[in-house]
Parts: sequence; structure tokens; C-alpha cells
Amino acid sequence: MKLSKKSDYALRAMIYLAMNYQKGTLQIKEISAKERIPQKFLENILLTLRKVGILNSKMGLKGGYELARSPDLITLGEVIRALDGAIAPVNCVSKMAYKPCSEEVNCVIRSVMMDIRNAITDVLDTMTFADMCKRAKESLDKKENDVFTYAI
Amino acid sequence: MKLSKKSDYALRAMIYLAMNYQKGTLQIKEISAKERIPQKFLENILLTLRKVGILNSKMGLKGGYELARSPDLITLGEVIRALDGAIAPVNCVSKMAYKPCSEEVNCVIRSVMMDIRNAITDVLDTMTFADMCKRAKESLDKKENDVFTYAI
DNA sequence: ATAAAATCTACCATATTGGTAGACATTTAG
DNA sequence: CTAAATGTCTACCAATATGGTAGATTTTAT
Repeated sequence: MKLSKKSDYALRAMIYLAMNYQKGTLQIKEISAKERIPQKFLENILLTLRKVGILNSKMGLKGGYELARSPDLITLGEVIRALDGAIAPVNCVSKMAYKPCSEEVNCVIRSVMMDIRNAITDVLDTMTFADMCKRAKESLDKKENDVFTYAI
Repeated sequence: MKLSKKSDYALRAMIYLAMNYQKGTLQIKEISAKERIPQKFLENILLTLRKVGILNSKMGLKGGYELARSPDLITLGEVIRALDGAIAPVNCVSKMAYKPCSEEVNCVIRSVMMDIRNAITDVLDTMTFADMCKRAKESLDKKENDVFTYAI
């Protein structure tokens, strides 16, 4: 049930780009430095996001990347699917990678996995990068979040 | 975000054992044949479940496995954690494998991942194998479930 | 023209996944 | 008491996924 490093980096880069929306393109170098993401790895990630239409790029000198749409029109789910593929815990409850399962008893597992998939996508397909920016700005304001941040 | 084959097999074997609770021990051979799980692989899985106290075993001729507790006292979460480890999508929101994250912006990702972890564990730590048996019996009764089963 | 940027192609080491093989220990039936 | 059936233990192993890196190529602003 792990989020891959790739998706994690992608979310961080996307938040960075969203925080700077409408300031023109930002360069890989800058994002990788600020978010401490290996540059070559980030190149792959941003390229993938461009190919699925989440980012726009400008080549050549003074080139860079920017969001292809307003941050409130891009969800976390869209980004994670672009990099990691299907979100569903098993393929028989996946929209993206659906494959039927045959076992009889498996179907009751399936119904639980469906509940879980729905719970996950409820969060990921609702939450936009505009929301993320709002949360980020809020947590920058009140600095006393350190108090409870690690109390899980 | 995938459920491993190991956990999938474990859940299926557990449901099989729960459906036959209080009928004495069942043998690996039977479970592996009925649920079509590679026998040697299932051996590892059941052994793990015994070591964490979810199953009891009886060695030797006429030996086998049975639930160590009533099915309503064993949750799916317990079984999945025994085999796959932590359920949380990132370690910084895990109870089982907690490790702090340092990035500032990551904390807003963290808060979303916390929501997801909670949504997942709400399902997995609530659902017991008694519930699973009930669901299985219900879906055996009304056979028209075929109609909507694959309509996702 | 040149330098800086994205893009493309091709690797690669390591860890995880999904197993298998075979010897050993324990128990029951005969 | 012995044979057969069962769980237990240790050790492998192939295939795939993960998390990268290297280097050449194309594009563009100056």
C-alpha cells in the first residue's frame, strides 16, 4: 500500500509548481534543488506529466515547466495515476486496470477492496493542488503545528 | 497501492478457515487445493500467521491449522500487517513503521496521506472474518449478484 | 554561434515479489 | 515400534519493480 518515491516526488514538484502558478515556467534545476529531488529522476517525472497533459514545457534556453491548467483543475489522483498506474488495491476493483477475478470467495474480498478503493479515490480525486497550496500556506502561518505534527 | 499476492492468499485462506471454525484443524493441502494457492507458498503464509498468534497448528499426522480466536476477534488489518507490514502509504503516517519526514512542503502531503491511511484502516481494522463469512454466505444465497458484480 | 534548457534512449544496481526444494521434527495409526 | 503423513525450518531462485544514472540530441534565446 506504499506511495512510490516517484509519486511522492511528483506531488512535491507539482505543489512547488502550483505555488508558483502564473509566474511563467520554472526549471527542473530549480525544482530539484528546492525540493531535494535527484535532477535526472525529476526529468523523467516531469516529462511523464507533460505527456499526459498535466504540465506544459518550453524547450531551449530559458525553458522550463508550468502547470497546463489551473491548480484547482488538477487532482492528486491524476498525478499518481500518471506515474504509478492504477490506485486500486486489486485489479478487479480498478477502473484503470480492471481485470475480472474468478474465485468465488475472492468476491467477498473484492467487496472490501472496493470499499478501500473508494475511500482512497474519495480523497485523491477530490483533493486538488489548489487545496494543497491552501493547506501549505495555512501551515506556514501558524507555526505551532510542530506541537502535534508527530503525535500519531 | 497494491495488495500483495501473499496477503490476498492469506485473506482467502483465513476466510476458508473461518467458514470452518470449530470443526477442528484443516490441512494446508485442503486449503491450497480448494483456494488454488501454491501449497509451498501457503505453508509460509500460514506459518507466519501462526507465529503472530492468529492461527494454531497441530503437527504430525492428522495435523493442520485452525483459527486461534473466534472469527469476530480477528480483523483483516491484523492479517495484512502480519504479511505485508505497515498499511500506511508513507512511513511518516504509519503507526507500525513510523519515521519522521523532514521536508516542509511534504507535511501537506503528509496530511493527505494521513487521511488516506485513516480511511484504509477504518475499513481493515473494523472488518472481521466473522463479517467476511456473513458476506460470503449472503452472496451465496442471492445468486443474482452476477448481474452487477462486474459493473464498476 | 553558443550556451542553456528540455528530450530521448539506454542502461544499471538493488530490493521486492512470488515462488520452489529439500531436509527435519512430530504425531498418529497400525 | 515403525511407517506415513503432516507441520517446520533453512535456503535458494527467477522475474519484476524501484529508484535511479549516463550521455547524446534537439530546441531556443541571446
